[in-house]
Amino acid sequence: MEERYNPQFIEEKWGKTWKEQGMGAAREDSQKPKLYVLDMFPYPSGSGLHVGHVEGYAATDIYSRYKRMKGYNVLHPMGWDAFGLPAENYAVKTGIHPKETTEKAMETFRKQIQRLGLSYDWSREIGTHTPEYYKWTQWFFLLLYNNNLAYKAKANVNWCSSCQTVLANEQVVSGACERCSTKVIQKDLEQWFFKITEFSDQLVDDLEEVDWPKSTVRNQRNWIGRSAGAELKFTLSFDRVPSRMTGQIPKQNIEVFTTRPDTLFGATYLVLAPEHPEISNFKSHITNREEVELYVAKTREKTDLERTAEEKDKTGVELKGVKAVNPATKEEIPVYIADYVLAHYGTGAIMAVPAHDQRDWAFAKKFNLPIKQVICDKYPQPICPVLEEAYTGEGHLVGSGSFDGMSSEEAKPAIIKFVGGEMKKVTKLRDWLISRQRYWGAPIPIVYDPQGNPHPVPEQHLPWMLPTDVEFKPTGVSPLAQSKELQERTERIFGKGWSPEVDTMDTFVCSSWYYFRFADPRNNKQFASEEHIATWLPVDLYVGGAEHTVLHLMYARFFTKVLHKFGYVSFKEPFLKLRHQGMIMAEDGRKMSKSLGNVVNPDMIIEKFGADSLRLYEMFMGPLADMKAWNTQNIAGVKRFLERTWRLQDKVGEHQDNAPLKTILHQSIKKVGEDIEELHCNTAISQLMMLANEMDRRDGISLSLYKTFLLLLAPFCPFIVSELWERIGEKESVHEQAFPEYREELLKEDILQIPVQVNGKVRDVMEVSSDSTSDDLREKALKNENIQKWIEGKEVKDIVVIPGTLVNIVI
RNA sequence: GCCCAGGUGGUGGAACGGUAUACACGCACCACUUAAAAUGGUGUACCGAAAGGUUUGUGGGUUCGAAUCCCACCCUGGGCACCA
Repeated sequence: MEERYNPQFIEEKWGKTWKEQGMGAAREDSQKPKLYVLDMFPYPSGSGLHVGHVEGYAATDIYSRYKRMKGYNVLHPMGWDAFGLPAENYAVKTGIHPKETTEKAMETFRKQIQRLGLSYDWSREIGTHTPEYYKWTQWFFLLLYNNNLAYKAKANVNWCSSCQTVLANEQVVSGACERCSTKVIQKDLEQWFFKITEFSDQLVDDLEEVDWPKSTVRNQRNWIGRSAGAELKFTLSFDRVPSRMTGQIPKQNIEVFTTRPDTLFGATYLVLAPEHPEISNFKSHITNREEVELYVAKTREKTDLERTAEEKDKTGVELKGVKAVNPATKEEIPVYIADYVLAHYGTGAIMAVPAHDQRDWAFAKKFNLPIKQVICDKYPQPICPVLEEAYTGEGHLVGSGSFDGMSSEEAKPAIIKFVGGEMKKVTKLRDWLISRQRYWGAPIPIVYDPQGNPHPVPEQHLPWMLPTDVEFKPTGVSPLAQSKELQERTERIFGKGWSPEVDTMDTFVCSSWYYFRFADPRNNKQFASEEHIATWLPVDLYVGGAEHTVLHLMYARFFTKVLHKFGYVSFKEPFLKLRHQGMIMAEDGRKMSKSLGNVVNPDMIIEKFGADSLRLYEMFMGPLADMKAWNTQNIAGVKRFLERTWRLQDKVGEHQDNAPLKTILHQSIKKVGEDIEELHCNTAISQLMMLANEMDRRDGISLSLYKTFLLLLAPFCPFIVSELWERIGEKESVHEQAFPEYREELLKEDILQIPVQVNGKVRDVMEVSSDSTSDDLREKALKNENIQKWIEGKEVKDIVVIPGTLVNIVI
């Protein structure tokens, strides 16, 4: 008897060996086909690795190891999304520099990841906070800036007056600051934007080419929210001529966006967003100006959250002295401003059709505006539901002049043509606000001349260094504004009176291109060379949580499209295949959180059970994408399996394996390989358990069968398998062996258990040889005693025989 | 409200038109042991003494045969949400 399975000893031994050998390194000179397997790189938080990280990383590690054994040259890197808020907040509290806490956390993460035996190529490790990295983040900013895809504009942002800082939307919880619960106000600030909307069509259309979870594709589409409609022109007229300058009543046009041009005849008023820019052009014609200004001011104070929190209760103000003409009916209709119309969507103005839009209906009811039905579901009998609620479906037109009787579908283009409108596609997507009034991020490489005009920092001055002479107390201005060094640097390079941009970039910018950097992580001339990009990209498999990926995936896709547009890359989508790992909940079914004290620390599990057990357990929990609850007790099962595996070495010798065992082996080779391809590790593991159980039942097993078993297990539990492999005298690493191939002819069992059904119910199971024909089966089934009992005296109407599977007798 | 995913033993789950409950956890009993741990064995959906019957959220449908496909409803989780 060998000594007992001792994971701690084995894992330390092999961990050391692999570190020395640089296991996992991707080869640049390989003739093998490439494969890029990527995890969403983590934010190195102070609390260390989470068991949720382990799940995704174990899955990609198994996949990577399997693919290496299958003859691929695999790039499987790891790095750090190192800029970010928690480290900076911690610095505000303690005064410890974020760089220090971040790098300490990275160190912890790295150690934890290495303990798990994950085969990352550590020679390619990157951190987004290093000047070598953010130099290229800044280069991307300049690429966008120089191509008119980055611009500065005034924006209405969330502001916490207590923390003296801008908040991201996610940091605003029911209208208040997440940290201090102060009510968040809206503030107009000059902000930098990336023109992601320029790519909205591609961002929708190219989703066709990717192999992603359906729901993720849906979410992307939903977020972009493209809808097709029409822009229609309404002409405003004014009651009163305000100046003596001309005798003419001025005209003004307002464009509205609608997806229902078929309802134009039912447009009984017009609504502009309170922020609509055109209003200032005809302000002087408005007779109730004060009331209007008050409403606009009130709207501006509200956060988006408040505006939507007020549910469907509609507010608004009529612009008195202003009328619009419905271009179809030529009737004069009133004009309102109301905050249910959003300035940033469509044209910021709508034609209100209360009969056929629920929001317009509610507004019309409240303000006593006419509701005119122009669509009915069956022509010519009009339904008349519009007194109770809007009829929002399509149908046939009524009350629409010469268009009466047309279907909505026909009427849409006809009416657009009739009033000279235009087809338009519109999206919900807004440009990406990337300015952050924060310290711990990549500085925006912009300087201002003495007149305040922005200029890009020339490439030769990149990286535009993040200064260190700042304090982390919130003051209402970006921390970089305190830096003497940054100011002096700016004036030294650009001249007296010049000043630096003091905002930093959203960390999502850093993570929008990191997958390129892994291809060529030490390049100091380019973000990555053309050859290296050609060698490795696009990413073949990308794995990460589903929670926060709408934005990350969108931004990363946007960056790739920019690079494509300017000829840096030949592909349009960065991530060909995407899979999510589900969230791992605590044992109590709730989210793991420090405050609930239910967090499972992977280190403790490794100490108690070993890293192989932890990997195996997490993979055995269930389907990768499902949400799962942690259960420490269940680790015993996989640990027992490993102990059984360990003991199998005593059974190896000069043995002949019988046919059933060989069959199970070959079935396992097939199943394990196919399951790993699909990341169905849970079923692959149960197959390996069955195989081990079968082997354990024999008095002895052959060396070759044992070796095949180890090769199948190698991707899942690299430590124990390495040790067992060495113990049978193998010198070369098990992870560099070819994955076993199954033999088709050995998959089939010689003797089969064939169920015989009567009317679909199983009445007996026959043992037959696998080469039995349909006729054999039919005959045998009818002769079967148990079956006789059931069919006696009844007429057999049909016999369905599926060879090798079942017989069903229909009576 | 809209969109997406999903409801299977005491528990995690497997099967995804062909023997429902593989694999594991837990539990019970047995063996080994002075004893315990560890390990191994046997059993374990429900009702029934048995024959047999019932069972994949609920109700219908298609089929020789449905957890699987179709329709309606209920519930859970996720995303979006005044987007004209």
